[in-house]
Amino acid sequence: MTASDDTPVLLERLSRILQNEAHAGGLKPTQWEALRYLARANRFSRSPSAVTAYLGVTKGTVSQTLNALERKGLVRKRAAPGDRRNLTVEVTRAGRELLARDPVEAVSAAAARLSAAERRALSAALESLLAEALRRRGGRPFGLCRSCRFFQRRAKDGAPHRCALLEVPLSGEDSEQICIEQEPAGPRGR
Amino acid sequence: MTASDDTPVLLERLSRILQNEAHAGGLKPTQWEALRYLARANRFSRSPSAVTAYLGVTKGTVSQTLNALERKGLVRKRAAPGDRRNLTVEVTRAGRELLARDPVEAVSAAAARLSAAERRALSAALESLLAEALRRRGGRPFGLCRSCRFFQRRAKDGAPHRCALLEVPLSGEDSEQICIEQEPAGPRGR
DNA sequence: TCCAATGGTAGCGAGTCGATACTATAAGAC
DNA sequence: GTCTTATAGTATCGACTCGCTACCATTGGA
Repeated sequence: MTASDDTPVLLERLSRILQNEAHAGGLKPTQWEALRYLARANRFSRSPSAVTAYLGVTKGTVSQTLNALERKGLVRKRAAPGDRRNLTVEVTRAGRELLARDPVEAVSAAAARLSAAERRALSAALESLLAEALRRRGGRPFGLCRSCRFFQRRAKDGAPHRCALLEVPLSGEDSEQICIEQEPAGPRGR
Repeated sequence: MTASDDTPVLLERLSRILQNEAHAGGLKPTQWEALRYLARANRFSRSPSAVTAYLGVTKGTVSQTLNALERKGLVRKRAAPGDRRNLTVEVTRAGRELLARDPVEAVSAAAARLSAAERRALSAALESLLAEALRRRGGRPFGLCRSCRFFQRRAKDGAPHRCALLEVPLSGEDSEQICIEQEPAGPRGR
């Protein structure tokens, strides 16, 4: 009888455990998430404001969080080319080393022990819940560059791909990262 | 290539959204969770220490959280019968009314829009991840009373059921609530 | 009777996070 | 070209979380 809608409760408990787990390694949960994001974001998406949009918190919090990460030597802020209001945040070597010991890996490991079918079902369902939640609060999806409707695959010359929105060439590495401008391609658009 | 293990990332983002959502209604995320738990816990499981075990935080945090909820008139602490160190925390009428406007309901609604098969798959997978996470950190499952190995269903006289661990009679209502002592029954016992 | 275990509180310090106010740069209006 | 408005980011405040340590009261054995 209650079996049909215990999803929120499970999700909530799992969230809390993830949250508690994330107090390890000297970083706070939000700091971990910002660091993780920065390591996976492409060069157009490494600004403080992108982190703000991704985490869904205020600019003030992000500013403090990035300051804390910088004090610990895990990231470095630099002026971005072009608009002088923009900053680019780079994850340092120390930051990447810390990420290799990410406490969330424990959940990854648990997820890896599910069967392939279970994992697919879980991913799909989570994705749908997430999309719904994002839509409700007007957030951006922050998907991978290569799955974007502006992504143009090219086989010739040095820069293999291209972004039709920003009109810049994209490396193979770029295309595997998270982009703040991403808009899903394909039939299930919107 | 990355498609197989994006579960942790999805989970993490969904967690964060839940977390942010939970700042609504004048309560903080932890306060919501404590209130939700207390409303669903049976009479053996409404103590500060049970909340501590459920949330996986320290006694100090729970003490403050319950004080905050009490100041807002949402719960009431009372001495428990028996051991005079124990307290029982009751959710007040105002607390129950607030729970009816729980922001997590939004996720429930989204979950309800999944197909039955998707929902079942999601539940099962989450349950398995949760069980794994709990096992790893030595936590209790906090399952429903009626699914406990100590639960004895009885059809006769006034008190229909019975707890073989605490050796007390159980009402139908008791058996539908969360119990701190619960140990899963059935073949997947371990 | 002593002592360890248990249930709970109190206070500290680092951090989160919404809110507000602020600075600097950019870009369009006229 | 100046004005205005928007955008990127910082700084500060206050309420709260949460790990930690210290502490008090009660309980239940040795």
